[in-house]
Amino acid sequence: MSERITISDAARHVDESVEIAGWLYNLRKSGKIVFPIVRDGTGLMQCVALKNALPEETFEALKHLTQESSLKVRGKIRAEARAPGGYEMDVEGVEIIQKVSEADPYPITPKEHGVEFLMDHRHLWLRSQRQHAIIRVRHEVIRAVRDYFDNHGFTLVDTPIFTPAACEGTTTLFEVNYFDDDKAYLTQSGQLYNEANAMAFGKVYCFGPTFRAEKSKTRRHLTEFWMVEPEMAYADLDEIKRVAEEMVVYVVGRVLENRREELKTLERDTSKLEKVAAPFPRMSYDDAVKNLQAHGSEIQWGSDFGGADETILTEQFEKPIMVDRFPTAIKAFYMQPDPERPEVALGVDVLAPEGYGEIIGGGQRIHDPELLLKRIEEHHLPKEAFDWYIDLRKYGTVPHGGFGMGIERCVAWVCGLEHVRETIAFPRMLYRLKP
RNA sequence: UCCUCAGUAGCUCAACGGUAGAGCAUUCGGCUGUUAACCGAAGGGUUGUAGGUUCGAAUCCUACCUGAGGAGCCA
Repeated sequence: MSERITISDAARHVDESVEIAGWLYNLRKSGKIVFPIVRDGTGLMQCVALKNALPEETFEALKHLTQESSLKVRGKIRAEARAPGGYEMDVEGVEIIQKVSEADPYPITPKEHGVEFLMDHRHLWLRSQRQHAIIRVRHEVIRAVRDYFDNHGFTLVDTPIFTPAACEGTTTLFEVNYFDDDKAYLTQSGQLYNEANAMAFGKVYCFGPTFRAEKSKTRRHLTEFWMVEPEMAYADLDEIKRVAEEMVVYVVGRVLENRREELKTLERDTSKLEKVAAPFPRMSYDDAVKNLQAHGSEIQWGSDFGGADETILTEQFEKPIMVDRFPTAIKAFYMQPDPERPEVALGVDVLAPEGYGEIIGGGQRIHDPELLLKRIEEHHLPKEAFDWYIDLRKYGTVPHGGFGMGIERCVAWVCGLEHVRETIAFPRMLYRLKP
């Protein structure tokens, strides 16, 4: 019996008779020779089956096999320049697990398909090379993020998905029933809980799904997306910016190091990623507004950037840029005002280059109990819902802060994608909940 | 919620108001080195839905449905 190997390991089994188990990716035939291409999740293997080297029924079965049929192939591995992966298998035997019916063939052919069709078949689309590459880059991004924080003294403390109250405006939260007529909401950020965790552990991070019921229908929005959020006690804005910068550089470096093949499959221009090094350009909101106006934007001081504004700003640089000190009025209630200019807040956004926009938002949180209470009132928030949050400022309050990075936007940028919908296996979007 | 565009074969798309077509996929046949193989043949259609204009509608008009891109919205 032949040893079972994965296709990615083929190089170590040259001239051996082995078995691979997978699915038929494509089949080309030319009379008395057929070339089944098998995928097993780790790579593609071009097999070669000759009519006069195999039993009649084996050859005929292979010749008529349909796309995505499951099968095991036994054969000898050989280095072959003409084969897609550089190695080829001379078929000695085949076991067909399931032949896909000709009456209902695999719908995703090697030709072009539209967005709607592919999204309806997302559960099958994941089998194609491009999607495979994206998901593997995503995996590397997530691993790198975790490694970065794990290696820099952060403790992983995950925050709840169900939350009892709306922290900032109920319109963007998904409401769910929570026993006996109570309402709960799906979290849109772990930040408030992160602050409690930071007061307990010093430096913490959480990583999990977040939910936003915004009716946004753009290439940058999902209703369910994954976010990593570090939070640090005794950290000021400069420290928060330094950590964000260092983490982004590390993550991009790890993808370049370990996912070259995938980036090549995606036809990503890696020279653009090679330029992602510290220090990132830093710019105040004030200067950003002046810059935008000089480039023809209608933006006025006091309003947030539009999508076009982000593009104008980021196209001037080859690296991500950090914009800080936004007007306090357009930021969340907990954002620490600049002591020297209370009209601006000590927050920072990191904008990815090439028009990918905001991938990180964060800043310093209010640590003064009086100011926090004032802000809760000004924002007409229910004080009783924030009792525990206010407690954090009563028992040994310290300056602190952190940020959140959206994984899907980060992956879309690293992969150079048109839309974030491809960066997660089963995207949840406005008007799309299936499959 | 608003704006723009689009819905024709399983898929990607053609078809000036006048006989609905091609490539891929599927089936059959041919080919011993194919690279989204190639060559030949076959099957495959209530043109998103409902109305309207017209001798005649895939094509023009109205409404609705679905999708896409964008705006608004969005630590």
